[in-house]
Amino acid sequence: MRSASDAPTRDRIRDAAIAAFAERGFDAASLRDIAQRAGVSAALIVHHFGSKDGLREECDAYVVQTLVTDKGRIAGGGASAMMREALADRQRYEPLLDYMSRMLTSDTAAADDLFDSLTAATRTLLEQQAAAGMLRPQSDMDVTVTAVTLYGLAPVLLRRQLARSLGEDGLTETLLRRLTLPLLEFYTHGLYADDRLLTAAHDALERPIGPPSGKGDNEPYQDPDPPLAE
Amino acid sequence: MRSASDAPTRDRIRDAAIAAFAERGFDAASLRDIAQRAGVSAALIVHHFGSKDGLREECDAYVVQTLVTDKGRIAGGGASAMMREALADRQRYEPLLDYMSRMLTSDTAAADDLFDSLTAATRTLLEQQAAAGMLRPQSDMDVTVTAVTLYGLAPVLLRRQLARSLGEDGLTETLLRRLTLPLLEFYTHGLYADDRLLTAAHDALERPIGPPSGKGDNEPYQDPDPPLAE
DNA sequence: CGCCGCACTGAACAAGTGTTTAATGTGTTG
DNA sequence: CAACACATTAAACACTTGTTCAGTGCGGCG
Repeated sequence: MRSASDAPTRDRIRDAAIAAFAERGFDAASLRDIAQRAGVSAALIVHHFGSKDGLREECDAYVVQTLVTDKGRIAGGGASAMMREALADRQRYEPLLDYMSRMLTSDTAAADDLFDSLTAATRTLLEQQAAAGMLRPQSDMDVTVTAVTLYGLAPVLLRRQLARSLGEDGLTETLLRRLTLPLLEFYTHGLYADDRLLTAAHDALERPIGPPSGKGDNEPYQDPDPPLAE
Repeated sequence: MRSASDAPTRDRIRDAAIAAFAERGFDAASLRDIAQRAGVSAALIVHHFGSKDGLREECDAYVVQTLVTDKGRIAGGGASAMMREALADRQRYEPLLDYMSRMLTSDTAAADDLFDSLTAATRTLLEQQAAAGMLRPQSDMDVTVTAVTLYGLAPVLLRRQLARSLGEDGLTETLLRRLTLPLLEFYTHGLYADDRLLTAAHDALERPIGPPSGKGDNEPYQDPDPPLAE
């Protein structure tokens, strides 16, 4: 009796909820808001999903499955392949990516599951490449796997800033094309021309504690990401 | 009008708000909640800041200034130096980092400002290093700068997953020490042992459009982050 | 037919929200 | 002292929230 595409009501509600949560966040998206998008009453949502939290759980599960399991979409491709897929069908995947971003920065069990799946996919990929002799030897493979996963996710989480910063409008194909070579270069040769920073850090880590003797502060002790300044 | 003597209370409210927003998110943190943390009434917050949005704006501005401007903290160090600083005084900076994460994934003008400042700091750092002959030639410096900024931010935004994935409890010093060498190695030599993927992508980008002729899908066209599978 | 089950609804509810109002204290100033 | 300014508050207000309730209508089945 429901008009338009006879898509089962439950699914319509779920999709509307995913869109609303992705767009405005879980707290800001109200049941009445979602209900209106789905063309139903708020009460019906509760009737079907028990509560707003129940709805959220179902959305979480659906997004995780769609992104990770379904059709083995990223089974062999890591976060990168996911993005490529997503780009191919932007209309359909955009809400999912937005939802995923919100998810990964929340602390729910579903978020942990999703991240673990992504990590596992990345690990599989890297292990294949290692077996093919494509990878340089890694001193701590777990760290490498996690880092590659993080780096693959960063452009999705920060897509707004990424696009704005490079003068594009969202994760357009043009933008991704522009990223390809520089990033792949980075993954292939690194950023630095020599071992200076690396050996400095290596030495600094040998010495147990205490600021180094030498000049300014060439490499106190630890050092997160883009290595360090002066 | 507003004398400097009423600063303490205002500051206490602001700090409580930052903590609450960081912990629970802007929507979920109520004025009464913040008021209780600061030991005042909800009405006083409105009296001082006009509205909840006014309070938010002031928090945004304060966080941006503290992280970016104040004491030229990251002026020469990029996102990395910021993290190092933050680690040195975790108690004090943790709420700021949490707040920053929330900010960067929201779309407010303050978030854009913050990201631009971080990008500018990264650019300065990289240009210094380039001048010192430490950097490999970059085909698109803007992309490199943005990417390095993104990669420096990723461990902060996803610190929960990063820590959990490596069996640590938050961004501890142990964890950062463990990250140092692998990441610096990555920044120095890259991940891959040869140019295979790079040249493949390079060739693929030459060809204007259309799926490649050959076998499966060795390198259709673009390719986001960790290069790709099979 | 009558009855059940169920998708579905509008209205009501209690709790919580940001904000307003009126009032109280307290310090400074003329 | 009185007069004012202002930080501060409890209480009330208007509104939104998630959820409950009491139904309505419709399809299948005896």
